[in-house]
Amino acid sequence: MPEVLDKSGYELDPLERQVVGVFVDGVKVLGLPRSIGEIYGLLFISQEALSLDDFVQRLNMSKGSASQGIRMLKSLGAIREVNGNADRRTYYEPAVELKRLVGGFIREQIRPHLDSGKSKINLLNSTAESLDDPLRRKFINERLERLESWMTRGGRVLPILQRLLGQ
Amino acid sequence: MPEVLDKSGYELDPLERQVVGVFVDGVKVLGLPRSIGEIYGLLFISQEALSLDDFVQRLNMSKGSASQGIRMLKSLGAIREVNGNADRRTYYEPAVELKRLVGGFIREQIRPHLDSGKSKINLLNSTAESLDDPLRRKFINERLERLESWMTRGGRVLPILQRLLGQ
DNA sequence: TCCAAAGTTCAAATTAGTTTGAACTTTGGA
DNA sequence: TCCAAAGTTCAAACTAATTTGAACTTTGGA
Repeated sequence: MPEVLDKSGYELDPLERQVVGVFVDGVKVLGLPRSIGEIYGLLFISQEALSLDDFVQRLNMSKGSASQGIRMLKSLGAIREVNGNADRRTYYEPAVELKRLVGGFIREQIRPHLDSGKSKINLLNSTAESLDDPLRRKFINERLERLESWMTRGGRVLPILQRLLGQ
Repeated sequence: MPEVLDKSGYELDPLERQVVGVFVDGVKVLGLPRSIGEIYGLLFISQEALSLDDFVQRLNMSKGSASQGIRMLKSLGAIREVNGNADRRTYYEPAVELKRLVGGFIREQIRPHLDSGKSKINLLNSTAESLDDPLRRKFINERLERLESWMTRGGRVLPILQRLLGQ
């Protein structure tokens, strides 16, 4: 047990632990790794911006995880760099507007899947063309149309969703 | 290589394989296991209702997986039992209305997390009460209120989402 | 009533996904 | 220019999640 701690303390206090836990569970639901929830959660209840080193020390995670977690959170638009610091490391603060968080998630995690799904359906349409049995082909075409309509409707709903969650 | 196949065939044909692949990817995005996508996908391009044995044979999966997959798909309202069959096994057909599928997913996979999240936040509110520093307490309370508002908005958006995807 | 077929259960095996850590690259200040 | 601190990369280690399969329970018909 260390006798001297730096002013931020290494261990999380009970409140911090609880909040981090909430975010860890939250990101799991979204299919994101625990480290993402830990980093974002710690930022969410911190009053000061934090650096990679803070995540490593206070969350007991490797530099590798912290680095990858920061990269993903940046790409999601869930954290932003804070400039004008004394030392040379990069500090981060959380984006706390739901609209922005949802927007980033849609852009990075949902849109790409919808897009790749659309191209797979195009492929399927050609495969279906070469079916011999016309009744089978009719059935398959109906199903593929339905699948396409699911994707189309999904794509249309996303911006509405984002708008509804905004403000 | 077997010389004689039963009339349904053991292997999937190329079209079936492609469709199953689309659904496997699809359910992965939703955080559901691959077997769910395989079963639902096969049902989706099948013109006849299928039984557990069909899933086992045509998808090369264990009875255990098929059984568990069927249970989950039923709980999601994504498949339904078809009655009036010659033999004594249970046959299934897919629900293909997006509204129903989305509704089941929300009910089974999203609502429970929102609910448990709400109760965790209540716990957090009590923890925050016991903070000594009033400035810290003020900050934490603001953040917890924000977290609560995220959940509230999420809960409100779900039925709208379902309605928008309906018909 | 009995039994074989159908379906379920769950611990162990497997597979998929995440984290680590050591080697590497980049960067800002002396 | 140089170098130590900062940050990145990615193969290997680890952890979490899914699937298997064998033992079990249930069920419908002879």
